[in-house]
Amino acid sequence: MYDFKKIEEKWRNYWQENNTFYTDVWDFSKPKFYALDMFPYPSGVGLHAGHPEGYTATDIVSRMKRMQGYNVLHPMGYDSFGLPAEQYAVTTGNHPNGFTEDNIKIFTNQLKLLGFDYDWSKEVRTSDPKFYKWTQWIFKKLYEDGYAKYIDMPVNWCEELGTVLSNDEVIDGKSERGGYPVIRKNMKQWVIDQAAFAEKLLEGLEEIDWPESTKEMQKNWIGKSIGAGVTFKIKDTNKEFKVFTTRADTLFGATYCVMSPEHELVDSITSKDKKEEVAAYKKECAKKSDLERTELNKDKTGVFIGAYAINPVNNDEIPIYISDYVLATYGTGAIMAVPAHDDRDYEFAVKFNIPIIQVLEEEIGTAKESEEKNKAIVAIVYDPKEKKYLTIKTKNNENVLIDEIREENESALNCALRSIIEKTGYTDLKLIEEKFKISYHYQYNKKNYHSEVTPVLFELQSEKRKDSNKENNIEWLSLEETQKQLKDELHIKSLEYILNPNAMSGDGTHINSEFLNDMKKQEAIDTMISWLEEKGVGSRQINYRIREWIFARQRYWGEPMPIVYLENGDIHVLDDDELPLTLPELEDYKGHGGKAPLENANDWKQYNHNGIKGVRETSTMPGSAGSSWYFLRYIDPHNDKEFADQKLLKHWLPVDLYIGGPEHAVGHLLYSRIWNRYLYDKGLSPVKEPFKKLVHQGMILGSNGIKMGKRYPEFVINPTDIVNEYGADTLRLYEMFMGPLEASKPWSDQGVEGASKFLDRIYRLYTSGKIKTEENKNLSKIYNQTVKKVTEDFETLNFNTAISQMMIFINAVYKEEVFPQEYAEGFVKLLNPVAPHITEELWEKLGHHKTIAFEPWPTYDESLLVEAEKEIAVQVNGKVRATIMINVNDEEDVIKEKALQEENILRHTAGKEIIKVIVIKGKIVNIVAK
RNA sequence: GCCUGCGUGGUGGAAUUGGUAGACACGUUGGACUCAAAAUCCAAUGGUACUUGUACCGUGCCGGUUCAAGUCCGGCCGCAGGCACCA
Repeated sequence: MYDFKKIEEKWRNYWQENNTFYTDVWDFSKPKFYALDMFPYPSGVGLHAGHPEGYTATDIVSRMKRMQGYNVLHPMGYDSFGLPAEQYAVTTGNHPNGFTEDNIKIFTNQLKLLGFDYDWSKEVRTSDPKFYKWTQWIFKKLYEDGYAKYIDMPVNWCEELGTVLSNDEVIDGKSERGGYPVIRKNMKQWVIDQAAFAEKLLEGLEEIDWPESTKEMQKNWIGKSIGAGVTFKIKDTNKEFKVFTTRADTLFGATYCVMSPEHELVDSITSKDKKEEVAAYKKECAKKSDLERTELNKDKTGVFIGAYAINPVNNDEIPIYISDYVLATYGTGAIMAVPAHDDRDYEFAVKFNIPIIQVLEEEIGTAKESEEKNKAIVAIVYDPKEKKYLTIKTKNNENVLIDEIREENESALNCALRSIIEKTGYTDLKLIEEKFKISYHYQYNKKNYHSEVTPVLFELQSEKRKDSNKENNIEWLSLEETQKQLKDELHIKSLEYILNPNAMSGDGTHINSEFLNDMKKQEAIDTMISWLEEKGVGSRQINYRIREWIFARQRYWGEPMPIVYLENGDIHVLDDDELPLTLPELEDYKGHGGKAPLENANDWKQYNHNGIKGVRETSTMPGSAGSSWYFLRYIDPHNDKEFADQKLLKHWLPVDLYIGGPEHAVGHLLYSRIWNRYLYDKGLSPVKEPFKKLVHQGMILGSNGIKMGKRYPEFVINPTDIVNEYGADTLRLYEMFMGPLEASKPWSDQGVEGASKFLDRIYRLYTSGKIKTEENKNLSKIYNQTVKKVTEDFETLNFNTAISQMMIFINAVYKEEVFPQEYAEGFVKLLNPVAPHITEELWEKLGHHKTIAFEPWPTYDESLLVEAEKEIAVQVNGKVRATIMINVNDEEDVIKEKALQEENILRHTAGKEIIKVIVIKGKIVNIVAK
């Protein structure tokens, strides 16, 4: 085994002493490449197995780009504000800075052991005042431009952590860290208005090369919905309220309204006799934490408040309810409810016995000219004892449900009963429900009909029958059998309606809707909105789900807010020359009674500047503040005049490749886009989108296939152990060879062995004396193929297949006596990005005295990739029966002839007629024979 | 429930744009070297059958398009991640 310890240490020192990877950011003579890793939080436990994966990927690309002549920026730093350091401070009474620095040292040493080409002179730390000065400065700008605000709002409050949390820090009503319960509470809060950027953020997604799933997540998070605001007057008052709806077309089906319990009008419009009930319900809701609200959402609750709204389209008086299924924080906090066409409203209406008016009919078949109209039913009879459905067997041996055309003035119910008795004889039936009508177009005896069909459900009460000679054609089937047997679309749809306790929320044709009748959904929406605008009772409106980003935490270890509350009640933001506002040392780092720890800093809190007195804000910024812009600072990390020089930003942005875990899909990656977009709008960032290409590395699982973690400590892999046992090159090679970068994949100790063996094999080959300054034609094709494949695969981040190609090449070289110097050098360059230490050593052994890092990337000769002769497959009826050697220039008929002469082909075509011979040049021959 | 992605040997995974499924690696088996072992090198390795060359089967399941489907289309099943009363 080669002495990886000695070699790796030698080259680690070489790179450090020679400043090999220092990037001169002012050198604009070469094209730039900015490769970025998501910087880690320096926790006490050091790197885990997943870190080297993403970091090696960017390292490979940045090393290749450097060799291809780019000026590469590949920096690293630390997201060093955070909870573990805070807890350390609370328990020991020491300032968290020392703890943080110790951890950073451990991290840095581990990262250096792995041989990454980071330019450490560019390192940033979010907890460094020189860095957070500019975090505060950007916040200040956001405040001055009205994007950062101090408002009263409901927040996610976590009692155990003693702080407010943002939505993405709350999972299932529990805190992301620690899993403590989170409740809603009204508090005065510093927030950033994210919704103001919603449209720009959505537009930006169009132009970036990101995983589709991440873009989709951000889209959902932003949650744009286009609809209408509609004003409802309240009966017997001069008050009115507005609702938001995406289904303005269903206004004629609105049979009640719902306000959230927190709606400002509720108290003033509740009727006297309902006051008590309403107050009780409101109290109940206020008590509920978010957890309870989501856990109990199965069952709808609410109360009628005794007031009525006037539906603006038909002046109908409809009752107003309050219910916690309407959220105070979305839209206007009030809705119009259309139970026929909204699942939630349907559930509520059924429970509270509110009328359901259908205003759209689903369409089966297509409308034809001169249709005759009629009404009909589909009757479904269910036997609850046997759990079976009644069907009729037709002459064609098909099972159908009972259908019937209604006579004039006959109700659906009567028609259904009549038909069941006539066709089956059963008489003891109980009506369960009539479901939504279906618009059915059909042809019968060459005439076109348009039928309005009502599905009706009955339960069989007893076996009583009027007439039993129908015995032969009826059949009781289980639900599964019924669904399998039914062929008629109308019957299938009718059964589906009856089975599902849902509203009809799809598209259809309008009914019961005056001027909207016969229109489809979208046309009706547009028509209705125009109508509302004309009458002045509504307008087109867009809503976003994205809320304010709560930008303050009641914690110590974060950026202090540059905010002072003055004696006169004004808010003062610190002047530029007062920044950075640094954290004071404290006696006591614990917040008491939900107060921020900085409340304990009595001297620091008091503000007195040029005779102006006030008290400082004691909350600090959230963890994601610094990480929202750190990638800008790397470009010019020591600048104390501005957050980065504009000329440098212009040259280096956007980030060309950003790799990090998918867990940041909506948090960090959205916040960063917001901050950058804000700076772009102000002319302080040159690009709309900061990260041109984003890739998420998959998780590395334990060898048991389960996520590494505290649950199965025996399966946790520490990368430093692997480096000690096998070397950094082996670890890097193995992690890149495991599988596709984005996939989650289990660790395998034997896989590591394999990677180690491959490097050994290479080392032996290079020290075997086979390398000669001679040619070896046997290797020219495979060498050129390898250069091409590796280059392309590195570019597209398919490292596993690049490595497999390198293995194929080495296997081929082992079979040869002569390994030409030229190829040996080229191969070392190809391998260098993956295994930088051993390749530097081999490069030296090949007679070079300078680092390989800037050597030109190997090129390949396209003409050497194609061979004169090629083996292709010959198929008979799609099955491979032989392979033949062909000349690349062979004409089709030559190939055809060759194929037809093959012994095995003759055997398979014997006695058959050859119908067609398909020859795909250079690929395959397929003979169709019968 | 909705959105996104994924289902290929004993294992991790390859497979161009529809054109010889299983590259490469691990594991296993056999051989060489060795007093022996390790390491290394060589060979075999999807399943079944026999005569060792060939046949049949084979990319979650069912169906379709095509000369040809892991790949495209329709319908299921399963797994992973995300969202979840957003009107």
